[in-house]
Amino acid sequence: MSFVSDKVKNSDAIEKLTFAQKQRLSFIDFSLLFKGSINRKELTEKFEMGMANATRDLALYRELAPNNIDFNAQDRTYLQSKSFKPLFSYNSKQTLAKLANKISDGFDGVMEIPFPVDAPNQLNVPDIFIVAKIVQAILKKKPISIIYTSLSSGSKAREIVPHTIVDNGLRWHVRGFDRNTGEFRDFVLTRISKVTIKDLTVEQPEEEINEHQWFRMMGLVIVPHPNNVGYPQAIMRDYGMDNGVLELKVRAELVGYLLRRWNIDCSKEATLKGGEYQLWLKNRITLYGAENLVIAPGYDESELEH
Amino acid sequence: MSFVSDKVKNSDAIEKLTFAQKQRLSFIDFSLLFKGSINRKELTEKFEMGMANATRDLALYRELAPNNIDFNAQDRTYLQSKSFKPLFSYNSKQTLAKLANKISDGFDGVMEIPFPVDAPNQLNVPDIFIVAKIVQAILKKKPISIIYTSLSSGSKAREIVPHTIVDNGLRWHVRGFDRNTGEFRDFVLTRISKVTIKDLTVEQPEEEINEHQWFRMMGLVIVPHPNNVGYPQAIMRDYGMDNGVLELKVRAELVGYLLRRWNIDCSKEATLKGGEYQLWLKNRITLYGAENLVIAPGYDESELEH
DNA sequence: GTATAGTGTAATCAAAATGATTATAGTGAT
DNA sequence: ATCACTATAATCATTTTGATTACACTATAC
Repeated sequence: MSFVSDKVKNSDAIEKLTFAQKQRLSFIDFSLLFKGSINRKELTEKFEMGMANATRDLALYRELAPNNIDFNAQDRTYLQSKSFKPLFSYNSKQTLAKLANKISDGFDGVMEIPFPVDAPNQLNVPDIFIVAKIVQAILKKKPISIIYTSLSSGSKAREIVPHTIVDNGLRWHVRGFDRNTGEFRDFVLTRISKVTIKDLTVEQPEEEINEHQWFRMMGLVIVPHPNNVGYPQAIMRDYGMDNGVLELKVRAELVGYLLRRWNIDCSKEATLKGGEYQLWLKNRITLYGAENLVIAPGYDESELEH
Repeated sequence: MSFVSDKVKNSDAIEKLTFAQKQRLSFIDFSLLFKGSINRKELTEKFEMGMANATRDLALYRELAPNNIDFNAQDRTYLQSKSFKPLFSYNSKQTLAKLANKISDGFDGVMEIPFPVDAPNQLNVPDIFIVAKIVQAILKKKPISIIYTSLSSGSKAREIVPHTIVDNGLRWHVRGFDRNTGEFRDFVLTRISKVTIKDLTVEQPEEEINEHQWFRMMGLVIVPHPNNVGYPQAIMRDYGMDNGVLELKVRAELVGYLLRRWNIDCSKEATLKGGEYQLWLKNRITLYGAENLVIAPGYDESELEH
């Protein structure tokens, strides 16, 4: 992108600024990019600072990016100019997550930006204090004991050695070694109550994150569905495909969730019907040996040619 | 929660602090909550500040929350004490989004916290510069012209009056009035290229966000699936159900997406089979008249008793 | 046209936060 | 015991920020 050169050009000057100043300049940049405007009052309220300082910040921003701002005397707002190039760079995924969840920079709870972004309800929201304890246990490599309510056997105590928390798009779970069964398993976070971190360190090496499935990355080759899609070009755009093919490396453990979430037809001859199946897994042979594939749309292991 | 009282007790002292100081205290709090520890170096690196100031901040945090921290002289780290109560409050959804997307506070691009949280790939990521232009158009109530590649008819120019951006969990789209067809429609963001904001304001009132479907909220009554679930208690925990029932108000326009995303069986007698259907819509009569229901699992309009 | 309120710039000085330095102390490795 | 590292705490210099003032511009009400 062309703004990279601007960024490099000014990066020295930006680097020399205070963290707080960079943060405020970044907020100005972000507001110009997504709202198209900013005024002094928004700055003073957001950062709880005086007018004088906000004026200085705006002057500083204009000094660093003179062509980014037009001042509109009528509304007394600073507008994104036609030649605007962002002064900072933005990670797409993170930025979208911020917009979707109304996260503004700064610390929690301070002034959320009212963007016109909506989402159907999030239904399965785990308790962040449960999440916090499990994150800690993972970082410290400690086992935990939990009370777990499973779909099949009801509530009982279990002892597990967790290694990763996974947001599969539908629910959050923690993956870890289950000492009751001696296997690695997924535990849905909303079904966990009463987490206790054990002070003992993990002694058996087989309990640590060395599981085959976790480190095995599978290569998926995904193409627009050959039978359900009229204009494959639209699908190629959607998924950023090069030459009509999307190639992904995915953890073997997560492949099933990915295939289900994105409705990827895994049948041998792309035989699933319905507009929701816009993608087809071209190299289904790659799935051989993966667990967790009952949830993959159209996948039938017996059809696998070996 | 009990920490509310602590929060109230100290809120005066916290309020008086600088924004930057609050931010740093909040980072200490967040680190203690989710990592269980923090040390001075992490603070100095995160906020690009001197050691002296980091020491002062840690002292200040201990002053405000004396029972939250244990100092471990061996590792020279501050540890979450057993009596730890968060000094700040946390919004669950936002906090989880931060963890899942590795968003730390502060401005973009600065030091991401390495938490053990993973997610299967996000496949459908729109261009944030496209998003930015549309957000601006919405905020300014301006029409836009776009090049749109549809699944059925390929690429062509359209003129729309957008009113909301929606993340439906599977893809992002923008809802707005389509001047070509004279109806409100959804446009998938990844299929949009070349957004141009028209300088004219929207003149016809019927183009503005007054559509019936958008403001109509539907009341859904959702229960654990009566046939597919062994331990309904687990499902009740998952979705935070009171008395075994989850009641939601959802925009009529978004109901279809929600029902599909969460695999909610909409059949009359809960007849869909399969472990993925853990929920059943008890009051399917509510769906009468909603659009966009072809994607609702098991929904057959002809079965509706009027 | 003329006040008035609101918002902005710019300069000045005071107050507060921060950086740099120094002395001191505890821990772990060698 | 020595060394490297990290932390506290106090001091003073530097920088940032807040408050005040004078001034300019625009929209609104009269």
